[in-house]
Amino acid sequence: MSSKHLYLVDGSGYIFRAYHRLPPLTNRHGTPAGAVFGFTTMLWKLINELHQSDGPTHLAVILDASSKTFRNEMYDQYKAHRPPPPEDLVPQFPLIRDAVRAFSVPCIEELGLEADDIIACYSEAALAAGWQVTIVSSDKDLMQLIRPGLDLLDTMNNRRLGREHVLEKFGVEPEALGDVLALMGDSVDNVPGVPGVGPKTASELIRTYGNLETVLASTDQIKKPKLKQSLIDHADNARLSRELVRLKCDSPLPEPLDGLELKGLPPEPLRAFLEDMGFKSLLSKIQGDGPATLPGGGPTMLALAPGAEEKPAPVVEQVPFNHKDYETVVDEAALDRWIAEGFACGRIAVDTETDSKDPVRARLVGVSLATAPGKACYIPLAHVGDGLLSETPTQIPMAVAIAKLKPLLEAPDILKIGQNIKYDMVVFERNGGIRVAPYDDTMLLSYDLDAGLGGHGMDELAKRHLDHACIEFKTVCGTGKSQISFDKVTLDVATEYAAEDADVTLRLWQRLKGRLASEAATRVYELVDRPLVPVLADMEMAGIKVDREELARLSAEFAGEAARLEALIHAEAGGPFTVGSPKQLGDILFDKMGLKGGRKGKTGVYSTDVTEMERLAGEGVAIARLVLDWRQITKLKSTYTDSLQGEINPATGRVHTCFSMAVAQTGRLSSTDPNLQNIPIRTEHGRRIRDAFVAEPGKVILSADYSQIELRLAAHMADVPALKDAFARGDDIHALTAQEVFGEVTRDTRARAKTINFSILYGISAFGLSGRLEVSRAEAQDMINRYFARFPGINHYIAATLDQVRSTGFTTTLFGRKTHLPWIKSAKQGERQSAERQAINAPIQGTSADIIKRAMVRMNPALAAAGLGDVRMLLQVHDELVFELDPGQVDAASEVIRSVMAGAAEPIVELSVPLGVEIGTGPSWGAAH
DNA sequence: TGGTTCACG
DNA sequence: GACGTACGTGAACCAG
Repeated sequence: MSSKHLYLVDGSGYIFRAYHRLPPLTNRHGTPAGAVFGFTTMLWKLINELHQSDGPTHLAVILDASSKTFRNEMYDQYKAHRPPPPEDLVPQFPLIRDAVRAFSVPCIEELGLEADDIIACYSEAALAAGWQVTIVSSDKDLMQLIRPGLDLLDTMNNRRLGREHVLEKFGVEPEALGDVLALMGDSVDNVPGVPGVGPKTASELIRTYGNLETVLASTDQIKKPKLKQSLIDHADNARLSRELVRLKCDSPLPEPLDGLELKGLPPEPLRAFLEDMGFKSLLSKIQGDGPATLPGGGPTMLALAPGAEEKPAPVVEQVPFNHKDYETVVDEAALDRWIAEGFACGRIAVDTETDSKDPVRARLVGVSLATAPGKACYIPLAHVGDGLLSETPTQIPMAVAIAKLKPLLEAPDILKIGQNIKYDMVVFERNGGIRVAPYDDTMLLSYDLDAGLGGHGMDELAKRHLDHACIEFKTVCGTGKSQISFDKVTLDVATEYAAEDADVTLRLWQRLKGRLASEAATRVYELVDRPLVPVLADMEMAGIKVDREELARLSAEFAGEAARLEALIHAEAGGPFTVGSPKQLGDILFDKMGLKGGRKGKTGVYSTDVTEMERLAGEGVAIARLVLDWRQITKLKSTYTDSLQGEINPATGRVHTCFSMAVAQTGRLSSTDPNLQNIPIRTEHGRRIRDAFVAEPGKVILSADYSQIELRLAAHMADVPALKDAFARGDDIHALTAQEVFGEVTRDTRARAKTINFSILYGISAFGLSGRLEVSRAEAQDMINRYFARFPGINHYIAATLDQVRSTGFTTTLFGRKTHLPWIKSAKQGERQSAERQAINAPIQGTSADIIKRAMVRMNPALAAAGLGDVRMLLQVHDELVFELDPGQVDAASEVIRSVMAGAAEPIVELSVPLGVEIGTGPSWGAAH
């Protein structure tokens, strides 16, 4: 007798039952997780029963891959009236897939088949092989499969359902159940059945006449006139229903039976998942060394055989890239086919092609879609001929395509997958009013999994994960002066390039998504980075108004000032030269004028940077001060007052930056085209540029910034009582440091203390500090020693952080964001030390980034809830958020903004220091500070 | 294209 | 005893 026992979990059915049975639990992130919890508990319990009599030796979770199946071809009304899943259940579906992966259990879904059919196929195969089968479900359709060797397990009521159960409930043998179900119909699935026939009648009819066909053939014997007529009138419906409830058991198995073997339970992915979800009660079961149990469960299989912790390689289809297989979609029927395919698959990769890298200017040129590896298309929409050789090709009209794509891109049950999907969101919103949702972003998946291990652009990811070299943009559009916009690319070339992007995106998603849970990145992805995408898209589209005339006035003024300074510099130098050339300046200063100074760097040029020039200026060298002033003025002019005028979008009259989400190694955003995160403020000249960032007429600018957030986080993370108490009291933290390190608080010691505090955040060295404070190394070392003595905890934080990065290769923020630092093991001292300093800084800078991102994600809903829906968030500058609003909204908005920002860490992280938020308002950004 | 400098947090 | 020396960005400019 075979001892093999296959358990098939009806995942979809279970999810719904768990959802309705359990109270609306939320996990530690405030995300609904009741169904996930029920599911996780059930799966755990099942796995625990491995090696018990009647316990599973093989296990798989079966899910519905799509809402459309072969039954829809039989009957287009099948499941047509089924309401969409409840709103708080939808986000739990992906988490349940994560749970299955965390258990290292196969998760099987197949296009065009319902979970029930897949279960039937596996049951058939397993029984044929002499195995026992248990289906974890209490679905009546699945009860058709009951026979010797196969039963159902109803985990909700903890009972096994066999032949007796079917007899009791339906009055017939399981083999006849399909006929009963066909007569009954099913209002939920919209199986028609025969009107007026319920379970009782159906059962009696089958018992009396044997099967459906004999019932339909024997209507003349039926006494009740209404029933008789109904059976006659709806015989066809009954036959259709019979086919609809029949389970398809002859499809090939997506995974061979042996692939479902249940091995132990690798604890790490599971631990990561449970921690991530905050399932403390379950987590406590796997902590400690003793055999863990669940209430009512047996011992877990956490004690693994040696080597068993090796994670099996994820099963990902390896389909070769064949660009000729991509389809160019130029007629509506083909588009309809692709859209239907997207609905059937449940998820689809999407990419847009446009005529500009700037999404706020870009016009949509085409859309590419991918539904499976190698299966992708390009839908050209605005391609034109080149005016010489080619003519404008026939394409689907833009409005028609948009109208057809919109339902797919906005369908709440269809996942849209993009690479840097923020770009596509902005393009779709502006070119068709489409709000893409729900979505995944492969760039962000990579960023949250692999920050520090390389870039996250598609070409690089394709190389790294798929060993595939993408067609480069420049080979399609050229480069430099001869570059053409994408709408001039011929359709065949455009299709190969664009469809490949969607294809690659889908394949990357398959590789990356499954790693989230097992590598503990779900939290930061789902609760921080992914939800931030539409928030940033809105900010980019909103832009900020700048006063062009004011910038022009400043440019003219700075030009005059620069010319004046340049003349003075040339006079001092004894002749004209290019002041902006560090090489020429160095030669003038240190060779021609004979000033003291040293060579620096490999290139052999003299250093003329700000510290060197300040040193000379301090020694009374007149030209040094003039050069510094000249540099500041020309910098401000070229980078800001000149360039910014050209960045004003003619259509909106505003400046629209682009926020990059996957550049900074620590989790911070960055800003480009133009960079609005480095607008001057520190000098008087610079501040005037910030004054040119103004509110629209009738509005005001509000700026809210975290006060000393990184130092507060350091106090919390390093657990420094003196610092935490000072922050709790609202003391001047630099004065406190001055008191502790120098014994007195003066203007000078406070300034030095401030420098020391920053040094700590950056990974201090005595040499570096000595340079900045202009004291000897010994004195600097002395200050550091006193700092560590007065603030115990800092030392320990540094040591513990370095320990962690050396053993795991990455640091983590309080929210679990990773920064990988592979150089930590470098043989070169310099590289290694650099990585060590990064390791000390990354958790602090990264936690700060996580917190403000969470504030941003929560901001618009909070404002809307307070009736402040038209307050617009415009910019983020690392610890500052900038808004534009009506003057009358300032007081109410300030309170909402303050409370969202101050509470942004909660409830995931409870900080032992308060987060201070300072708010200012005014007609301009400069005035709001 | 790489190096240098400097604007911001 | 020598080594190299503060974290994270982006943009403009010069020079090869």
